[in-house]
Amino acid sequence: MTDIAALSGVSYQTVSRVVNGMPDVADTTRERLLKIMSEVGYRPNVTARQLVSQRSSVVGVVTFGTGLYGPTQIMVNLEQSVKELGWSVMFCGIAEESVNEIRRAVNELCSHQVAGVLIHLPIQIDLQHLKDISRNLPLVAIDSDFSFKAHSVFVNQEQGSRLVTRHLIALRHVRIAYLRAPLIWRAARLRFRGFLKELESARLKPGPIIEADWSARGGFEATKELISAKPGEFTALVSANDQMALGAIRAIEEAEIPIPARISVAGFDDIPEAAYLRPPLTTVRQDFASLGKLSVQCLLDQLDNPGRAPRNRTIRPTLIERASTTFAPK
Amino acid sequence: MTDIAALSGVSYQTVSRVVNGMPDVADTTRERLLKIMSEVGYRPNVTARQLVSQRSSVVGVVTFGTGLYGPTQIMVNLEQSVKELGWSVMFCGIAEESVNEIRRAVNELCSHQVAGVLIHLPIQIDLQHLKDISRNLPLVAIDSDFSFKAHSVFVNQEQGSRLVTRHLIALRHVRIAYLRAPLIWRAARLRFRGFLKELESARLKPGPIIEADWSARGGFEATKELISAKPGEFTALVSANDQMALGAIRAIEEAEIPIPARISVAGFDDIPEAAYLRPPLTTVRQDFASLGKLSVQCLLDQLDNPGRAPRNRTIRPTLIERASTTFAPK
DNA sequence: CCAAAGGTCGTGAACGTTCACGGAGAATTC
DNA sequence: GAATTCTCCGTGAACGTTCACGACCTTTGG
Repeated sequence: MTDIAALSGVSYQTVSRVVNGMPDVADTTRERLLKIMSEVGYRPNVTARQLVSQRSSVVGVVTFGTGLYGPTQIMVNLEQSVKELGWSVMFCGIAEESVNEIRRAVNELCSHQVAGVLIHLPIQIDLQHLKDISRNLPLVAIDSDFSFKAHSVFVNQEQGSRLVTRHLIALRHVRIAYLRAPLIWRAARLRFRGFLKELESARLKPGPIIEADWSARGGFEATKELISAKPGEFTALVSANDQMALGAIRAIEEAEIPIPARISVAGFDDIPEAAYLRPPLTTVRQDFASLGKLSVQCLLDQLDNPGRAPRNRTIRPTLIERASTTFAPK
Repeated sequence: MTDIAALSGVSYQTVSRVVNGMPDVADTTRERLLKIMSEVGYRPNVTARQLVSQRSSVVGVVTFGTGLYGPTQIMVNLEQSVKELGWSVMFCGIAEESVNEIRRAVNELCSHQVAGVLIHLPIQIDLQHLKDISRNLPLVAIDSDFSFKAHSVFVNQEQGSRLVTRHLIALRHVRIAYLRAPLIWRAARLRFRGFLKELESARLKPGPIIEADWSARGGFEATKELISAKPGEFTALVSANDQMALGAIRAIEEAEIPIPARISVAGFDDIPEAAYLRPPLTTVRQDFASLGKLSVQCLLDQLDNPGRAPRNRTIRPTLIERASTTFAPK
C-alpha cells in the first residue's frame, strides 16, 4: 500500500480510501490510483486489515463425519452460502469424536480470528466444557445438540421419520421393521424415535429392530441376518438412510422376496440416485441448501445484535413417495 | 500477549518464546507462563503472526463442481491431508466456469495470505491468463490441465478407462457402447479417449456413443433413447461414471433386457454403493486419499525449494470386477 | 582471579492495514 | 469581505506478533 502511495504521490491513507471505496477522494485521483493498482497487481492484505480493525470476514466451520452424505452435503452448502455473502470460509474437520478434538478445532479457528463458527456435530458428546470456549464467540449449531443454549438450526429428523412411518401405516402395514444407525448419532436417535412415536400413536408395536453403520454394506449384512433369523415377521422396513436401504433391498432380493409386493422399503435422505434404484426408493428429503442459507443468516444476525437470546430455526423434511413402498400384502 | 507478560512480570518476548516452544527460557518460568496462559485462556493470534513473519500455515483450495462425487471426494480428502500437517485450509468454490471467477478466487485466497494454492479445475478453460497470477505463488494443479507448466497431480483417467474397456474386450465383446459425459469436463474427455484408444488397439470399432450430464437421471434418459433407437446394436455399455451407469442399468432393465446376460455394464468411480447395486457394478476405483496426500506433499515440496521445475505425479486407478459384466452373448 | 562461554531475558523495530484526528484550500453564505 | 462550510488529503498511533540484537548473570576453564 505504501508502495502504491509512493508510486502515485499520495499518502497511504488515500490509497486505503480508494481500496475501500470510501468517499472524500477526488474522482481523478481515484481513477489514477485504481489504474496503478491494477497495473502493479496490488492485493490488499486481509490479514493486516483484520488485525487492526478487529473485524473479520471469515467464518469457521467445524464438521465431523465427512464421507457420509449428510455431513458432506452440509459442508458444501455452507461454503456456497458463505460465498454468496462475499465472505470466506475456513474448514476444520475433527478426527475423533472427543471433546478435546472439538475444543482444538474451535481454538484453531479462533486463533485465525474468524468472525464466528458454524458447528455441525452429528454425534452425542457431552458439551458442557464447550460453554466457556464459546463465550462471546458467535456460534451456530447445525443440527446438533448442545447442552447449553446456543443459536441453532435444525432439520426436524423426528418429523421426517414420522412422515415415512405414517405413510407405511396408511398403506396398512402392521409389522414394520426398522434398520437404525448407531444411536450415538443424533440423526439416528431422532429418526428412530420418530419411528417409535408414530407407531405408538397408531397403537402399533414395532417390528424387529436391527442396526448398521450407515453404509450399504452394513445395511446388507444386517438385513440378511434378519431375514434368516426371523423370516416373514415384517412387511415393511424403514431404514435410517438411503445407503442402508440400498443394502437392505439387495439382501431382500437375494432372498427372493419381491419388493414392494411382499416387503416395502423406505429410506431417508433422498440421495440423487434414490430415484433410479430398483425399485425407486421412497424416502425423505432434507433441504440442505436452505439449511446452509439459514445457518449463515443466523450467524449474521448474531453478529449484528450480539446480546440476543439464542433462537432456533427448524427445517421440515418432506416425504418423497416412490415405488419401493406399497400396500401391505394380505 | 502483552497482558500475559504484564500478568507474570516478564517481557512479551519471553511469552513469545514459550508459545513457540523455543529454547533459552528457564523451565520454572516456562511452566509458570504455561499455567497462566491456560488459566486466562490465551490464544495466539495467527493473523498477527502471519503479518510479521511473512509466513503462513494456511493453504487455499479452489474447487468446482461440488455436488459431484469426484470433486467432493477431493475436497474432503484435501482437508484431511492438510490437517494431518497441522495446517489449516481455506476453501473457495467458484460459481461459474469462467477465467474471471477463477482469478477472483485465487485473488481472494492470496489476499488472505495463504502459503499456497491447490486448484482442482475439472473443466476445460483457457488458462493462459492465469499464468501471471500464479507468479511466485506456490500452486498445485489437481487433475487439471494447465496451459503452462505447473506442479500437478493426476489420476490417469485414460488408463482407467482402458482397463475397463480391455476387460470387456477380453470378455469377447465386440460392439461396445459408450455413455460419456460432456467433453468440457477433463475427466470425461480422457475417459472417452481411453475407451477409443483401447478399442483401436484391439482393432475394434466403437459402438453407439451417447452423452449425459454425469447424473443417474441423465444416464437413464440417454440409455432409454439409445435402446429404442438402436436395439440390439451393442452387448456392452461403458459409462463415464457410476451414477450414469446406475441410470443406464435402470433403463436397460425397464426394456426387459437382462444384465449382464445380454448387456454388460461398467462404470467409473467405485462409489460406495456400487457393490450393492443390482447387479453389483464393475467399475474403476480412484484412490482419492492418495491424491489428497500427494497434492499436499507436492505443495510442501514447492515451499521448501521454490525454484524447482514443475513435476508431475500420477495415480493409477484400478479395475474393480463385479457381476455387471460377463462374457458377450453368442 | 580473570576471561570466555553459556544460559536467560529484555528492547526497538517492523509487518500492512485502519481509525481518529487535523489541516489546507476552494466554495458558499451572510 | 469575513465567516462558515465543504472537499480533499495527510499524520500519528495502534493492532498482536516475530526478528535481530544486546545485556546481564552464572558457570566453566586456565
